[in-house]
Formats: sequence, C-alpha cells, structure tokens
Amino acid sequence: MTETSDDLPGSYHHGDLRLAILKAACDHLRRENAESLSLRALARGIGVSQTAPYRHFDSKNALFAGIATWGFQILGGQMQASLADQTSPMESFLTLGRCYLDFSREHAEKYQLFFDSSLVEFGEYPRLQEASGVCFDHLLDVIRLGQPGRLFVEREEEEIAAIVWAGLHGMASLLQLKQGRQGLTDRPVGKAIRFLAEQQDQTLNLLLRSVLK
Amino acid sequence: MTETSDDLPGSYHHGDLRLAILKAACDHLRRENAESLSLRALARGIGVSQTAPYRHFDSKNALFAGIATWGFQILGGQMQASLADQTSPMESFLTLGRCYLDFSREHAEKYQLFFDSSLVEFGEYPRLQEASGVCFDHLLDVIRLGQPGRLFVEREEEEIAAIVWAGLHGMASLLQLKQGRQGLTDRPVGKAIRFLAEQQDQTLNLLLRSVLK
DNA sequence: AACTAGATGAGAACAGCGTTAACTTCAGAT
DNA sequence: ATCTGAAGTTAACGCTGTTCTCATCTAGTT
Repeated sequence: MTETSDDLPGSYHHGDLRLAILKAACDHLRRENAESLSLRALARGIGVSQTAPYRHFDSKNALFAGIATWGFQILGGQMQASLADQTSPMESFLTLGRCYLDFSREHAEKYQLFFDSSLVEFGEYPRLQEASGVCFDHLLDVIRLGQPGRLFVEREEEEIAAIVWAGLHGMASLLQLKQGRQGLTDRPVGKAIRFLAEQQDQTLNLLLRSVLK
Repeated sequence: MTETSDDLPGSYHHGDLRLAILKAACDHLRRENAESLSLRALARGIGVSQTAPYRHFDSKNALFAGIATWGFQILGGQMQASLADQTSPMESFLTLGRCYLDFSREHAEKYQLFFDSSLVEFGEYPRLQEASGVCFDHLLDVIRLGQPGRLFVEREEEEIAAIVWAGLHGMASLLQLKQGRQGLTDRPVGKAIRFLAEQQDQTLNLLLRSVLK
C-alpha cells in the first residue's frame, strides 16, 4: 500500500493487486466486452500468476460485482458533490439528472454492470446493495427537497424516484448504443439516437417533466 | 422441414434443429443466464452432437444475434397487431407503449439481448438490423399519426420516438430488476420497483406525457 | 532478534468450453 | 442410378474458471 512502484523485478508481492485488477478489467471492458474478459489474461497482463486474482475475488462474477460496487461508490460521490452548491430544488433536481448521465458516459463499463443481472448477482453482495442504496437515497433526498414547494406530481417519493430513474436509465442506455451500433447510422433509428446525443439537455428536460406538476 | 417429430430414435436428421436450438437457448436464458449458456450443453439437451449447432449458427454470438432477430420479429408482429383496432392516435400511442412493455415481460430473455452489446454485435448481422428497423418504424408511424392533431411537442419525429423509446426501455429495464434483485426488497429501491410494477399503467402514462403537448 | 500467523503469490491439475477440420449420412434433382 | 449439397458426427486444439497444495512475504509479539 505504501509503494506504488509498478513492476520492480524481484518483488514478490504486488502492492495493490486488487485495485490493479479492477482497473485492468475496466480498461478491457471499455475496449472490448464482458464476454471476452478472462481472469487469466488479466493476471498475465499485470504480470502475476494466473491464480493470484483469486486472493482478491472469489470468482469472475465477484470481480464484476466489485467493479459495480466501485462504480456505485464513485457515482454516489459525484451525486453528493454535484448537489453541494445548488440553490433551488429544481436546480438540484436537474443537476442530479445530468450527473447521472455524465457518469453513465464516463464510466460506461461500470454503468453497464449495474443492470447486467447475468454478470452480477445482486443478492449475493451486501456491499454492492449498500453502495447502490446510497445512490438511490441521494435521488430520494433531492425529491424530498422539492416536496415543500409542491414541485412534483402527488405521488409517493419512491414512486417519483422510480419514474425519474427509469427516464434517466432509458436515456443512458440509448446513448450507449451510439458507440456499439454502427451500421444503423443511415436508418431512422440512427437518426433518433443522434438526436438524443446532440440534444441531451432538452431531452433530459422533457423526460424529467414526467414527474413535474 | 416436413417432419416435426421430436426425437424418433434412429433419425439422423433432426427436422428443425435451428428452431430447437433457439427455443432451448431461450429456455435456458429464462431460467439461468447468458454467461452459463453453453452451445455444447444445449446440443446435449436436444440430443444431437456437440458441433451440430455450428451448421446453423456460425458462433455463439451468432446464436444470440439469431435470438435477438427472432425477438424483434415477434415484437414487430405484436406491435402491428396491437394497432389493428385502435380508433384515435392517442389510443394507438398508449397501446403501442403497453405492447412494448408486455413484450419485454413475456420475452424478457430476448428483450435483454436487444441492448446487450457484449453478446450481440449489431453491426455484423444485417437481418437483425432490418428486424429492429421494422419495430422502430412502427413507433415512427404511430407518432406520425398524432402529428396532424398536434398531439406531440414540436420536435422531429425521430426525436420524439427516441424520447418515447428511452422512457419505455427505462421502465422495462427497471421492471426486470424485480426478478433479479431480491435482497433489496426492504430498502427504498425495492419499494420503488414495487411501485413501478404495481402501477404500471399510471407510470406509463406519466412517462409518455414527456412528449405530449 | 527470532518466531509465528495470516495474507498474498505461484504452480500443477481438472473438467468444460468454443471452435475447426475431416469424415459420414441423407434427401432431392438430374 | 448417380451426384451434390445440406445436415450431423467424431476427434482434436487451445483456452478458460476454479481448486488444491505449497512458497513467500509482512507485521506484530515476545
């Protein structure tokens, strides 16, 4: 933990292999995809034996869960930071939406794991549940901020949060298609996604309008 | 193709192995997940040699693409059917939204592949692009239906379609979490998803309101 | 300064996987 | 009756996730 030297020859212990694996995995996910990710190749790339990762992650799925947890922790931090200097409830609400979309773009590889139940079995990782719960609580907090001024439609806080979340996630998902779906660019669906990408703020405003009174 | 007999012993050719593989794969995806799906196990289950599937699908990814294509064809048919006996543009619009959500629930395993760029490389399968294009065109048609009466906000058809799609997909995704995310039921996020599931029609109405004038 | 315990890494091994290549069987057209 | 192409089989390659056993380092106690 004290040394961060990369690969001094002869050093038996790595220093922070866990973090190195997390980073290498994210790098791979950004360039390739989840199916082609191999623990062994990851270890080889870092310069450590093929079974060393198992000291830090019980299984490949545990690694994915670890990445997702890391992602939720980052997102939670960015949410909190984005709300620090907002003045009105409405401004806070919009800012949180933008923050969510920004995260889904900057950390696309982590964001995808949030919703990939094939790679991440949520129920088995309490840490992950905790980290995701914190993010959802930030959303709830922003909604509560708008309740005194009757900013939102008259529904339970959790229901409003769910609808907002749905809109945000839908938009984030479609924006990610932009990268992965070449060959559709000359079709209407390509045009639609291009609109979404170019006019994110207006689209975000429209979608969030769902829950405004 | 003429015989549909399931497993007459001694019959060298299967009859319609391609369809049998598609169905078996969907069965597996519904009960397990994509990571644990193996072509060899699929073949074993059908009672055919481990490499027989390769006569019908070039690779595992091609199988996933085949499932997704099949899914888009089904969705397209259901969209068209759902619009057959609608009277007003508004009614057609809402019906199409419900149709989309119904499909995402009834064919959850196919729907997930629509957005899993790790399993389905869209650009490599023209059939898939075509089938998905047809579905998007149905959405565009419904929006054009509402334009004469100025039903929607003043934006390009494709942009309205994209926003609607985002809302629908977000809602469909969150509804699918209901199955895969036990352990969160006693947290706020669990409550939110339960709301979403129990009040689908109201939520759908709110989300679609985004694009209404 | 030596000892010990626990964390971290290495190495060998196993079964299962995706995929390819070469061979066999069958159905239908000529 | 023969030929041809589609569909199924068998054997094999290299790679993977995972487990077991053993080696090495780190930190704390005496």
